[in-house]
Amino acid sequence: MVSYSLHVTPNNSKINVSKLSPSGGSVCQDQKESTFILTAIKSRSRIDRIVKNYKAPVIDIQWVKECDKAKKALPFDKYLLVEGSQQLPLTHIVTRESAEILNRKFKNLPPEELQFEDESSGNTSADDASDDGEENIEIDPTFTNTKYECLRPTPYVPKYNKRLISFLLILERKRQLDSEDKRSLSYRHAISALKAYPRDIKSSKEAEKIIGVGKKMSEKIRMFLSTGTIEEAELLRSDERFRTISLFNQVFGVGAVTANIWWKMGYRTLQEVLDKEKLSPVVRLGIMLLPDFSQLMSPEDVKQIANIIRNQLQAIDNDIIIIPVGGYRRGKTKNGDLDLLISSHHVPINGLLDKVVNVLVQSGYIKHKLWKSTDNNNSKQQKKLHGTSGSRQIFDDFEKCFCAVLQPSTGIHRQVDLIVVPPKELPMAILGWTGSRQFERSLREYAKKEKSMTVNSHSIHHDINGLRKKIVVKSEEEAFSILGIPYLHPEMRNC
DNA sequence: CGGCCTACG
DNA sequence: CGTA
DNA sequence: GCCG
Repeated sequence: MVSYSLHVTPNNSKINVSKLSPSGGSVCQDQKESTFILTAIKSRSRIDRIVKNYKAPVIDIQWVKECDKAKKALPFDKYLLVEGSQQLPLTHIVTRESAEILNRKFKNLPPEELQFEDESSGNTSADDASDDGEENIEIDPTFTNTKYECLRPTPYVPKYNKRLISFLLILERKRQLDSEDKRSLSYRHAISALKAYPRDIKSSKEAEKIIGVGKKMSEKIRMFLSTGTIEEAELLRSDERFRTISLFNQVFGVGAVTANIWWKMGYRTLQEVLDKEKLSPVVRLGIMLLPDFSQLMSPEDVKQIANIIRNQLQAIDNDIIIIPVGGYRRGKTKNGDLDLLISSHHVPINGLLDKVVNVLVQSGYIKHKLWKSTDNNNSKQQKKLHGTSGSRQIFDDFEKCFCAVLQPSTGIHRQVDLIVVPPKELPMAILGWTGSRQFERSLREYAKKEKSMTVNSHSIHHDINGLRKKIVVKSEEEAFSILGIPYLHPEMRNC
C-alpha cells in the first residue's frame, strides 16, 4: 500500500489528484504517513524548510505528468529531488540537542571509553590472562615482520590484542598532542604491527621480536600483560587536560598547538572559546559545525550522499565519475568525513571543481566552504592558459574543496572533501586518497628507500641517475605491481 | 646518529 | 600554523 | 621511540 503526501505551490494547485491512482497510491494528509512526497517546488532551501519527513524521498510533480502521458508508472529516479533515508538507523534522526558537545566539560566525568573494547562481539577473553610475561616465545611465523606496513594486510578492527592496542592508541594521541611527532609515529608503527599480528601476544619477549616494538614499548607491554593496563594511559583516560585538548583538536582548523594554547588560556569548553576568543572564520565554522561533524556516518549515509552529489552533477556531465574513497572505501563502519573523487572524460578538468561547487551551492546542498586549494602539479603554464587573457578567473582553477554538505535525510551537516582528478591520474588518486594515512606513509617510504621511486597522489616517478621518469599507471593493481608490493584490498589497508 | 610521506594553504 |  |  503506497500513500502520498502532496505539496503544490498556489499557482500549480490544480493538479488532478485522480491522475495519481493509475500508479496505485492514495493521498494522505499527514506528511509523516507518506512513503514519498510530491512537490512542484524547485528550490532546495524551500524544500528543506517544508519537508519534515526525512525518511521519504521528494519527487518532482513532473513525474506524475509524465506517468500520465506514458499511461503507466515510470521510474522516478530522474525526478528525484531529495533522497529519502528509508532504512537509516533511528540514532541518526532527531538529535538536534547534540550541541551538548560545545558545553562538554571533562571535570569529574567517567573515564574515556577504550576504542576496541566496547564491540558487541562477546570477546571477554581479554587479551592478557597469562601468568608469565617472561616466556621466550617465537614470533608467529605467518606474520609479515617488516617496518613497512604496506607489505601486510591490516584490518580496521583487530582480531587480537584489542585492549593493548586501545591503550597504545591513547599514548600515541598523547605524544601527538604534545607535538612529539616522531614518538607518535613510533607508537603508530607498533600499533599497526599489533593490529596485523595473528594471535594474542603472550610475553614481552615475543613482542620485542616485532619490528617496530623496541625496549620502551616492550616494557609497557610487559606491564600490560601482568596488570591488564598501562599506567600512563589509564591516567590519561581520566585526565581533564588531556581530554579537553583532545576535544579541541577535533575541531577543523585546530591542531595540537592551538588546542594547547586554548587550554593554557583557561578555556574548558568550546563554547567558552567561541564566546571569548578571537577566531579566524575557518576555526569559528569548525567549532560551530563540530556538533554535526562529530556524528559519524554509516556506509549507507556515505552512499546516499555520494548518490545525491552524483545526481546533481549529471547536470554538468551525464557520465561524470564520482568515487567515494577514504575510510569508507577501507570498510570503516563509522566515518567522520567523506572523500569524493570527481572526474570526467567529457568536460575539461580545468575549472571543473568551480562548476561542481557552484551546482551544489545553488541546489542548496553545500552550506559552507571550509577550505580549497589548487594542487599545482599540473604545470604552471596550463594555469596561465586557463586565465583566458582576461586574467580575472585565475583562482577558479582549484582541485580540492572541503565543504559542509547538508544531508537531507538526517538534517546533519557532513564534512565532504571534493577532489577533482584528471582521468589519467585516477588510479593514483584512488590509491592516494583511500589511505590509511599510515598506509600511504609506508608505501611512499618503501617506494623511495627500496625502489628509488617517488609516489604521490598523481603519479609514480622512477628516479634513476638523477633523472625523474614518470611511469604511466592504468589501475590501482598496476601501481602495486610497479612498486613490487602484493596487492592489498582496501579493507586491509587500515594501518 | 640521521631519518621518519608528500604536498598543499 | 593547519588540511588530506 | 625505533630502525639501520
